[in-house]
Amino acid sequence: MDSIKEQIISTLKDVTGLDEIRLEVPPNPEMGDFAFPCFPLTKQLKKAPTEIAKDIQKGIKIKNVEAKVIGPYINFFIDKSILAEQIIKDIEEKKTSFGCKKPKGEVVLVESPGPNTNKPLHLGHLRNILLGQSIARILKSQGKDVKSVNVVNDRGVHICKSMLAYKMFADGKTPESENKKSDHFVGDMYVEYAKAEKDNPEMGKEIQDLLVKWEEGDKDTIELWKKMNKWALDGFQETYEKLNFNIDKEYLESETYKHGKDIIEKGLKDNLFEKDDDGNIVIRLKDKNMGTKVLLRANGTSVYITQDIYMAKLRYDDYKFDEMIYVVGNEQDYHFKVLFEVFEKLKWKFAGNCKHFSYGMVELPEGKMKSREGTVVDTDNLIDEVTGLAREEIKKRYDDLDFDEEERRANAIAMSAIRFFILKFDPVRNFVFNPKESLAFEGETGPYVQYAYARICSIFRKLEDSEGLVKVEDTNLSLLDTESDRKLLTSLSNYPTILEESAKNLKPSTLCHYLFDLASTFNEYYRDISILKAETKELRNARLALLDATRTIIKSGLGYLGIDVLEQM
RNA sequence: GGCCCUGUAGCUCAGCUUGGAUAGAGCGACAGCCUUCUAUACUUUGGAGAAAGCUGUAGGCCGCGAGUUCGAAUCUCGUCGGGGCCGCCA
Repeated sequence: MDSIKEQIISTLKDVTGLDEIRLEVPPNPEMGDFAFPCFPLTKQLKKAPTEIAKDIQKGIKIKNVEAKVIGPYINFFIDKSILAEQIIKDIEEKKTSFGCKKPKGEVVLVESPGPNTNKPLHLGHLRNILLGQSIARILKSQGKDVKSVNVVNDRGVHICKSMLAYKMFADGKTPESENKKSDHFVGDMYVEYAKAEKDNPEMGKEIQDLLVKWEEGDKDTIELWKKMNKWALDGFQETYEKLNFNIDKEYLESETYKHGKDIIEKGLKDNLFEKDDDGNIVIRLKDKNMGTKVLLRANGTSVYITQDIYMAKLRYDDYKFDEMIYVVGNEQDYHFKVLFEVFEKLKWKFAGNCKHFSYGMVELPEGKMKSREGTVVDTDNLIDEVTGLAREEIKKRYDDLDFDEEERRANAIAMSAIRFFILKFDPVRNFVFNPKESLAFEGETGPYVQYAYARICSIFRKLEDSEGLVKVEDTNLSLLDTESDRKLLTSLSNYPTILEESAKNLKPSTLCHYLFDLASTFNEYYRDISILKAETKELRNARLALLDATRTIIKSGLGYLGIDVLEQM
C-alpha cells in the first residue's frame, strides 16, 4: 500500500515539478483511494484547476493504478486485488502486531495515577489510570520501551485527617471487623473527619499537631500512619489488579519530601533563581507570562514543586529515560509549565523531553465530585455495578452458562463498556458522567466493537467443512472486488496510521473512534455479503481471509485500550 | 488583572495539529429491513416475533464579528458564554 502511495507521489512530483505532494483521502470510496487537489497550482500556471487536472492526468502512468479526473481533483484508484493482497497477507503474517514499529531502545516513563492514601480511588483516578495505561501500550506499539511509575502522596495534612478521625471515632474497628475493603475504610474516616470539623472548627489545630508529631517521628503516630497507609495501599492494589494495571516502580512521597533543597540552593548560587523580599528562593518567569513561583521557603522547608524537581532527577538516575510523561489533571497545567521551565533553567538533559499529559475533569450531573463530602463515584463500586448490568444482559441471552463463564463474560463486557466510555473522549475535555446514560452496551461503545469480533468468530465456528480452507497465500484475494470489500480493506489499511497518530497526539480517543468505525464497517459487510453461502468455495475462502484479518485488527486495537475480546458474548 | 482549555444537530461528542469535493457519529424521535453466519418459537399455503445488527427521515448561519486566502468548522485578531489555574496547599 505504502509503496503504491509513494509511487503516486513520485510520479506527481515528476509531472508537476513540485517538491512536496500532499495526497488526500477522498470523502467517499467511489472517488478512489487517494486524491490530488490541483488548487495550489492555479496561481503559477494561471489556469483553472479543472484544466490543470486534465493536463497532469495525461502524464500519469502507474502500474495497477488508474488516475481519473473528477473536477479539480485527480483521483487515484488502486487495483483492488493489489490492495487486498498487500494488506491481508501483511496482517496474516504480523497478527496483532500489525502496525507496530521496531523497538529503538528509547525509554519512556509514564507517571500515573499519583493517589493520596487518605481515600479510595474515584472516577478521576480511573480516567487517569485508563489514559496512562492505554497511552503506555500505544507507545509500546511505536517501539518505545515504556515503564510505568507512580508517586504516592502518603504524607501530609490529608492523611492526618483520616488518622485523627480514626483515633476519635474508630473505637478499635478495622477493615476486617467491618468487612470492608481497606482503602474504603480509610476513606470513611476522612469523610467522618470532614463532618466533625464542620461543627468543631478547632479540630484544624489538632491536625497541625498531628502533622508535627508525625514529622518528629512520634512512635504512636508513625505506627498508626503505617497501619492506615497499608490499608490504603492494599486496597489500591486490589483495584489495580481488577484493572490489570501494573506499576514498575512506586515512589513514596514520605521518602522524598525532604530532598531537593540542595538542587534549589545550588541553582541560587549559579544565579538561575533568586531570593524574594521575604527570603524565599523563587523563579521569575515574567517574560514567559508565568509570574513568580516559590521553589523553596525562606525557612528552608520544601514546597510541592521542590519535590517534583527532586523526583525528576531521581527518576532520571533510575531509568535514564528519553521521555517522561506525567499523566495529571489539567488543574495542574500551570504547575507543569513552571516545572519544565525549571528543568530548562537547570539545563538538565531531559528538560525538553518532559510532557504533561493533561486531561479534563470528570463531573457528575450534580456538579464536581468532592471526596470530603462523599459525592464521588467510586472506582470499585462502578466496576461492580456495571458488571452486574452486564451479567443481566448475558442472562437474557443464555440461561445455561456455567458460573465461571458467565463471570468471565460479564467482567470482560463491563470493563469494555467502562474503558471505552472513558477513553473515547478527547483527553483535554471535561465530561459529565451520567450513570444512566453512560453505561450503555449499544451504540458507540466497547461492547459494540466486541460484538463485531464475536460475530466473526461465530462465522468461523459455523464453518463445517474447514478442510476446504486453504492458507492465505493460496487464497485468491483478487476476488475481493466489491465496494464492500474495498471499504473494509481501506479501513484495515488505515490502522497503522491511526496508531501512529494516537501515539503522537497522546490520544487513545483516536483509536476508539477508529475501532468503532471499523466495527461498523464490518457490520455493514456482514449484512450485505454472505460468507458461508458464497457462490464458490474460492470466494468464501477469500472473504474468510478478509474477516480473519478484520478480527485480528479489532483484537489488536482493543488490546491497546486494555479491552479483552470474547469469542462469544 | 494575567494565563490555559473549551463552544459543531434536542442531548453527548468526532473532525481543527497538516485549510479544499455534499460538516460526520452515537443517543433520543419517527418510519422501515432482515432472519441469513445470532435467541426463542406458534402455526394451515401463511403469519407473529427476536439483535450488544442494519437502513431511511427529521434535526446545523460549526457561539458571534472581522481578517488572511481562489477557498475557513479548521489559520489570525477581536468579542461573548462555560471550565480551570495564577497560595510559604499538596
